[in-house]
Amino acid sequence: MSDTVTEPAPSSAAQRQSDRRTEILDAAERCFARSGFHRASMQDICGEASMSPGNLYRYFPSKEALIAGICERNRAEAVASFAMVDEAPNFFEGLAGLARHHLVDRTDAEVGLCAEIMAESRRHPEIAKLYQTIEGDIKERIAAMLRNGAKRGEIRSDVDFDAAAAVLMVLGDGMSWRRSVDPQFNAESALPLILQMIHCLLAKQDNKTGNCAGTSEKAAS
Amino acid sequence: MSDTVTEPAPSSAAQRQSDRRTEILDAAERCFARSGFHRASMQDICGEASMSPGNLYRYFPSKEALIAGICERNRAEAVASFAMVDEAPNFFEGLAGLARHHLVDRTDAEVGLCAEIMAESRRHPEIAKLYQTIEGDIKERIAAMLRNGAKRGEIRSDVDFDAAAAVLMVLGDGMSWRRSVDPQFNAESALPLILQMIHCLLAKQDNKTGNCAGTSEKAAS
DNA sequence: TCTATGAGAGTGAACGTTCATTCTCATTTG
DNA sequence: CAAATGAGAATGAACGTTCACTCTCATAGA
Repeated sequence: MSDTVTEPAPSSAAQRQSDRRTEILDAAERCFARSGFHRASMQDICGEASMSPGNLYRYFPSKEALIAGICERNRAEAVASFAMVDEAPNFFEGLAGLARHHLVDRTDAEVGLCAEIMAESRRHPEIAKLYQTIEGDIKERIAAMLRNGAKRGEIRSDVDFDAAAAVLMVLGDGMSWRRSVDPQFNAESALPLILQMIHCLLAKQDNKTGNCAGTSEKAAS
Repeated sequence: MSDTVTEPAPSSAAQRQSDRRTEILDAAERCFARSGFHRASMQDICGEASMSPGNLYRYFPSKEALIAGICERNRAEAVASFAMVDEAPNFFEGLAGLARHHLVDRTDAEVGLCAEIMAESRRHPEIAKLYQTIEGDIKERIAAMLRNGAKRGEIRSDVDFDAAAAVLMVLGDGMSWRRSVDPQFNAESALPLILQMIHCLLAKQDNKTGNCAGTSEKAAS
């Protein structure tokens, strides 16, 4: 706007705006995780962000935009977490790390927030579209990860990679929801069995001895 | 109540009442599946049931009671579906039938309704309690099914049956949510892979040749 | 240096709507 | 007639959103 003259604080304003937005999203995340999307009122979020409604609406045009913003942040974080797979010594350890990170290490609040977004995407078409784009992206990355693992000879190459990616997402969603809904569910102790099943689905059979069952302790790592 | 005298139409009144209740629950199911629990208003449900609000409240004291009623019906249906397992020729075919019935044959509306109930149980403590009771019951039945399969020598007997039951519920929830949330997900084509994984987890290793991967077409049935 | 100006961050009461629930009254049934 | 069954307008609370206004503070003019 006023860039004809010198720029005393050019990014400062934009930075302030961006900081404020993340502060608001943080507050909204806390409220949504605590009470769910429908029961968390804008007043609650305003209180959590120490801000008046009018001012909050200067940063986000609607409640829906808050979820959309949170979705985008989660997407960025999820995408980043795929980097760890490339650093792992082999396919299965990379997958195990990814699974642990997403399904065990996350706090209940984070997992609950994901559940909330999933549930919400069943209602709001806008959210649904955004969510499906993100999930499609993630599924594509998983499939690529599988193809890569096959190319490097670490997993079978005669599987339908897209179908396998879908199955992995089934497992992820299932674990998340069980955590969200069943207080007795222990993700930590379920993970080894899950990894064992995945190993069985994807590992190359070394036709003589290698039965999938034998790898359970390994997979638990 | 009035059983001191003869019973000219003893069940008639109670029967009418009960019929009306199921009609209302049917209507509510349709509305909840279509719009979700929060967006389906009592007015909508009244319209769907061709009934006035005042009258509907004579049969159910609150909106929450409607979900509770639907939960109970679902529980009854789920419990009944376990009967088919006993009629199956062996454990894995019984499990496959159960899985197909719950995860493939169900309509989108039925699956969506389950998703709705799960999401709702995250908010309403009353619903959460009811839901957890039901899920605990189902998990117990699955564990019993596993123990029975082991006793008959059809599956391994050195697995933690409760943990395995939890994993099976993870798979069920995951499939349901993927169906609810991802229009591209095809439960029909994912099921064989799922069953293959389960087979690998539970089948007795016939120490020489039997690798789980070989059973994929069988398990697909 | 001191005041005037203006932009935009921030406020919180108020609005219009939606919704679950209740109240009042009519109709049917036994 | 009395009780059960039904209809539908009314109620009151809660919510997302808006609006008229204030506060803060950097720069411009004197």
